[in-house]
Amino acid sequence: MTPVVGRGAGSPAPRSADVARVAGVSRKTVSRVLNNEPYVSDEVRRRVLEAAGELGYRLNHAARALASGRNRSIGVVALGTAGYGTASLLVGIERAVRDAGYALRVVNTADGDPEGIAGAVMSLLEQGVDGVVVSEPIVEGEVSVRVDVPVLFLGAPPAFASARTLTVGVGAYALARAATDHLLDLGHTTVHHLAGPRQWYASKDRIEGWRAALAARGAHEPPLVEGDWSPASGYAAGRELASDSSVTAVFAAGDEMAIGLIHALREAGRRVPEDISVVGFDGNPVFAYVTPPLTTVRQPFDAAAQQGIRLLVHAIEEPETDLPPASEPPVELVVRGSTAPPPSRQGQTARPTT
Amino acid sequence: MTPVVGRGAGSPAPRSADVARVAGVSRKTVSRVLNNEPYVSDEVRRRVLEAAGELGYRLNHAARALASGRNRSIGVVALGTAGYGTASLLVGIERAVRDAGYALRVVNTADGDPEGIAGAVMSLLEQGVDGVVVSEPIVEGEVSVRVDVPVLFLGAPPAFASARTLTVGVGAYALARAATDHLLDLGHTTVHHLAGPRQWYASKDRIEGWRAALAARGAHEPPLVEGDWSPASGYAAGRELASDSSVTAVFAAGDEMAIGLIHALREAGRRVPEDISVVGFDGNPVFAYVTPPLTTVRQPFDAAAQQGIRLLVHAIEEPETDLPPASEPPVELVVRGSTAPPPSRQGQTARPTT
DNA sequence: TTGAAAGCGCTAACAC
DNA sequence: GTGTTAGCGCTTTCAA
Repeated sequence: MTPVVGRGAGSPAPRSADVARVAGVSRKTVSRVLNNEPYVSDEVRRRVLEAAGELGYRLNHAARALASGRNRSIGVVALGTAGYGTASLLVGIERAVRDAGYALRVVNTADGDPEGIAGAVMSLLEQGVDGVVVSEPIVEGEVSVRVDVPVLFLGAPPAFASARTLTVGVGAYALARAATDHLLDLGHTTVHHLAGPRQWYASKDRIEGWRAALAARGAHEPPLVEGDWSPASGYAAGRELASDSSVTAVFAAGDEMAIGLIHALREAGRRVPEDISVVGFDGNPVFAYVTPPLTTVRQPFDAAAQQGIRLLVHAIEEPETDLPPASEPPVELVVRGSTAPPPSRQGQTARPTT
Repeated sequence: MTPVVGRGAGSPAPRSADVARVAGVSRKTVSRVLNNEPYVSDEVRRRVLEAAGELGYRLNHAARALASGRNRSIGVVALGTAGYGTASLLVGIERAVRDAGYALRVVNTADGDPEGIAGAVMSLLEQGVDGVVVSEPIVEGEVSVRVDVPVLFLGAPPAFASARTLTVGVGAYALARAATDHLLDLGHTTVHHLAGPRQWYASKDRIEGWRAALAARGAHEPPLVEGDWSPASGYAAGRELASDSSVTAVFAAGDEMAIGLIHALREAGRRVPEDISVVGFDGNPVFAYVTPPLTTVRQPFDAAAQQGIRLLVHAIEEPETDLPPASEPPVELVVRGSTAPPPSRQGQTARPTT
């Protein structure tokens, strides 16, 4: 066993008064040192730190929060599913929050009912968070909570009233356009879209980007197919689409749906990408290793989380001054093996964008 | 816009004293009602609840924690990666913690250095959590922190000293055995193992299960190949293994590594499962839709999280009484298309287990 | 069944 | 630079 640091379970936890006594200073001075406040001599600072170390002193956040009214904690309403996207975003958020010197409280909502979001926010507020993050996957639906701390909506427009509301997108619209344009550039007459559930903001952005890309080329807009993000729903959509011989290109709103889709297509005897091209959405690296490797667009989860938290912390700490509007992260198209020119133009050169 | 509930930003937040005044009772009585304590008449209880509702009162957790010494919160040390496994476990933990009426604080550690774990636990302790969960993916290495709250190790043996230590496994050993046995049952002479990083407990359990299965059949134990959980590392291992014509079966310690592995194998002209069978580990449903569909074992993330949190909460709330030891969850082998009898026995019936 | 007073451990405001 | 005093909003005695 390793030598352990810290007091045994017997003696009571040391308080700041104990540190003060040992260091021969007042409680306030200890507080100053612990909070990195100015106007403390280096000598005293050193003594206090040493005393704290000796005693195994640990600051009591609850007491600090009560006295100061600030918690240095941020709450996040996440989605109760374990997808690559959600998880990546959460990891990014955690990192950014930690780097900013805040603690993270997490509450999940079941597959995004508005009730759940309201309840989740309430519970976060009770916990005294200084700010709230509502992460991308959020349903449409009005929520009746009024919160008095800043709220960051990551990847979705504000869903409820708040004193200060921030929004940071992941650039889904531009990504969807890029995905669709890629297919169009390859020479496909039009592109079908396998969308996420209608109620999700995440779906809407992608639909709009797809639609805009089509419109810009004067391409016909085929009817939308709707999935629920799961590979199974992609598979179901694929069975449907496979029977329509006019389909040569599909843009799926999620990598996993794209995988299910491709599977159904191939089962039905349609080759990918020779007969039908498929583009996914997310950028999970594992799909570079399936057959065919999936062409996709990469969502800038980390960049979005970082930027969003920076804004949120700014709103918490300096409510007065404004921060410049968030810059959209670059669009990243990852071309792999699931896309090719349509059968009619096989072997020809792709038509370049203007 | 929807009608909003709650006070505006103008007036100060109501305190329990305000509720007491409106309800015409003492502060202590309000406290009793809010904590569901006995000895309050139904009439008074109703009045208090009504007053709280009217005022939009929200209990202050920091004050409660300070006064009572209990936080009703649990901290989890998670891994800073966004894999399916980690994310599933975290979601399961969140749900279980929430169901138990606790709040969740999350701290990630960078790819699992002991320093990071110690720091993460410290920061959780400062936040005043009543219990800590160190989730499965944890490195070997002694950590010198002494904590005075119960600690749950999910999927790994204790990594440091604590007043009360709990351990709940995900049954990785049994799952690894089942995966290996499945391959052996199919008639393979032996099974290669693509392991996770040596320092991870998660890797060790799987290695031991694999080893035990081999030993039980008197099968030769081929040298271990080591990856880092990533599909890229699986791919690298696959290129290596493909050149060895004696390899007919591989058990990979993670689904993603298995996918990379299969890709390399097929690129090298080895068919899966005809020439080489591959079994993964985790159970991510999306891999049912790749070619070939991946045979794998499902990790019981939810069950483990639920059971673990139940134990932890018990340890927090009733330190005296013991809970019966946790029961191992059932082993679930998901047989899909990536496994078959070895080339030499193709077309024959698989040898059944005793 | 209810209430009054005394803190929980820290920071804020002001003095020195 | 440093110390003093007074709470933050709740729960805990203990008394009624």
